Amino acid sequence: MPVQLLKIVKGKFEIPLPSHLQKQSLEHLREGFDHTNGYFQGIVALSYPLTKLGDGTDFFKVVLQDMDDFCSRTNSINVLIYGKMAENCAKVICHGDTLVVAEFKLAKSPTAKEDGRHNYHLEVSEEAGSVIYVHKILGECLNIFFFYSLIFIMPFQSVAPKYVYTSLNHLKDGTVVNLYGIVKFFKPPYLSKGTDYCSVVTLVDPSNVKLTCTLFNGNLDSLPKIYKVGDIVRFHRIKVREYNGQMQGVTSAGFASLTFDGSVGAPVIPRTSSRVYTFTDEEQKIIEELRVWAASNLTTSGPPAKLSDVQPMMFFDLTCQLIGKAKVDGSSFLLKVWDGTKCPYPTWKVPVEARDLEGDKVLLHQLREVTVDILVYDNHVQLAKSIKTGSFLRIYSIHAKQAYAVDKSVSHIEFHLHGGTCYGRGIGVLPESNLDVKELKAFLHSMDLPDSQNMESMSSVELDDTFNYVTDLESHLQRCQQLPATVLTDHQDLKNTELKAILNSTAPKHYRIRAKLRTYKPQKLYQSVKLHCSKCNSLQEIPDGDDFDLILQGSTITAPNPELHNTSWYNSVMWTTQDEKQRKIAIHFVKHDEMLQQPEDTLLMIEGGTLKEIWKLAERFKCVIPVRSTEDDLELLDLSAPFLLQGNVKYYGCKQCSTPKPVKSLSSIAAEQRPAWEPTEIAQVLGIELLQYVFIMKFTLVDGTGALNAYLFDYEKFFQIPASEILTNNFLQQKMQMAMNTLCPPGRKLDDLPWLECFIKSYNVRDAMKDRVYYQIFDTTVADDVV
DNA sequence: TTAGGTTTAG
Repeated sequence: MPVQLLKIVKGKFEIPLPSHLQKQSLEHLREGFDHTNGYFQGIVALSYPLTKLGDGTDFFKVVLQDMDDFCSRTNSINVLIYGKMAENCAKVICHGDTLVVAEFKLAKSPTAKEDGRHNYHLEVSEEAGSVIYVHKILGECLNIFFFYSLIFIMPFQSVAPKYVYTSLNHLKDGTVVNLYGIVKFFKPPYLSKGTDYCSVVTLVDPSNVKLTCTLFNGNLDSLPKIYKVGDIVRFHRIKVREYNGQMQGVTSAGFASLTFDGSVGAPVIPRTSSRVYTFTDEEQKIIEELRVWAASNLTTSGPPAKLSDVQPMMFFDLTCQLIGKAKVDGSSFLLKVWDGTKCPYPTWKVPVEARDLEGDKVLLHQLREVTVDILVYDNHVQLAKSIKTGSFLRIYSIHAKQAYAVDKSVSHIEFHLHGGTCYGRGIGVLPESNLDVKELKAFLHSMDLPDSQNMESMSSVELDDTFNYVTDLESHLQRCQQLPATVLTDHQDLKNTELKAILNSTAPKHYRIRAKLRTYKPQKLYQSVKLHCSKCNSLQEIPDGDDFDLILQGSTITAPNPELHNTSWYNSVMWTTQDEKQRKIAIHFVKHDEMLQQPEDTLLMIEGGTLKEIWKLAERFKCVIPVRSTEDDLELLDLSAPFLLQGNVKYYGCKQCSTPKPVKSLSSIAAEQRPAWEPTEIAQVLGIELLQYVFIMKFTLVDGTGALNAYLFDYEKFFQIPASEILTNNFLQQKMQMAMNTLCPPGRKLDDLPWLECFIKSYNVRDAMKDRVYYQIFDTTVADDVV
């Protein structure tokens, strides 16, 4: 095959190049060297359109850049591709791809003087026996600014699909196949009685057929990194055998796996022991389709249990952090863990010798009320012993056993991880990159405890100093009942007024109050975020992501206008997708001082992009503005779509109050000495009235003399959380939920609620019949140690 | 080779 797609694993080509081929550097590409078995490897820096020569032969030219010699001026070489190979390459090759060119002919480059490239060029064709290998990579590997936007959103494609995947209803005894499946059951890797680790995985796929696979490997990392039921795996080279009348999968030589989170909408990031992967659009699509199928066809287990959800006699999986460990006897071992919540039942403490207990003594003491003892048995002991304190774990199928005192008057819960691997019993160490770990860390961190990594390097005295103000959850809650949970940011000299007196007064007036939060609306906190126009004072819901998608799809009807490309203040690139839609995408990179900036400082405008592509660009670049072409300028899309994306935040304009201007108005910011690309400034020059994200909540406050409803209208001051970021940030959502739980702890009696100190102002609103008095909270913030 | 899903009984 003259053009072949390659994958690089651990820095080497997955399929080795023929052994007779020797890599040649640019300096050796000249007359006098033997190039018979040589190959040149470079990155596609430029490609020209496919053309036909005078005799009708197809011709395709690319410029390859030598990545081993990035500094010298002549570090690129022309590659001239002829005939069928030119046609094939033109279909496949994109900027940023790595090409390996073998069996080439070397000839003097007639254009070397003009283009400044190598004195020789490479000529390749099928007739000459040339071979081109194409390696497609994801963008982060490269630093050539101008191209990486192309690299990571170009659809990847293969000339001939290398792997064929068999669905689970078509498996045949004695074959070795590639397959995809959704994990229905699994045993985390454990040490078998032989020499290897073992993991048992049961898969299901849309054919509704199950397959149990028994996987062995001496290297733990080579087994699939499955963390929960519902994960999706891709197995390559798994052997199919019949066992007890059913098909069974077993590892064969060269077995390899990728594992993906199975939740719809989660990022599609493969987990594997390899460092570098190819990742095709096709694969991404398969994963997304399997996720959708699983969501509607498989039963889900619901949210994972926390210690606060534990009920007697249940078996459950726990995501937690290891705080301490101790040997108990020959067949059992103690793990002390926490997950930031408190078990509602008394739990046992396994007696161990103090000298046998490993872990930070101060921390163990501080967290004593919220850690639980898990006794692990038999085959789990060896793994348990090896885990470092501070690690994040998922312990599968823990038994919460109810045990009674001798006289049966009191009971407590014991946590056992029994011996054996039935029901997937086992322990998995989760990497720091795991989403559940990130969430747990953020949650634990929000409790004002030191980071686990710092903990280990701190002395006990230091540790005591850093957080002796918060010892555990109980005292945290007690503190909230004694001190006000909100504090005033101004007007400290004002005296408190009772609610009854406020209710009997006329508006408008300002008051300082001391009250308790009996209830609040909305209870679902994400419903409290709205968009506010400060000009017309209107409030609106945050538009749905689907609306944005529809507007984007609508905008692709207008093809980018090439006359608007490459102006004095932006550089443009355009290409057509290779799928059946043949979508045209144009990206305009705004320059500063006639130079392109680093991506993190760059504003770009995109035409014809999809939602996914725009998100990816927004992650990488400072600002993204979706636009479309008109005859004489680029223009913004409909204002139901965000007119600007920065990181996670989508900025919208008020439809009523905005008068959009041509996007060339942006060039005035680009010309500034240090363009900061602030949303307010961008909005202003584009004639957009920027909508601001705001929290709107209704607090029902009581103080023993009366009750009144006060509105909270807050951009970020009250919660010390920007309303613009709450919808896309789990950590901030947890932080806000914790703040509300402290202001108004669920299930508490009125006496047990914390006091709030607030400023409120009364104001009149005229409705159909008469003036009504409303109240709004102002100059108040949640106390520092609550958030 | 190992395990080959379906809870310990401490």
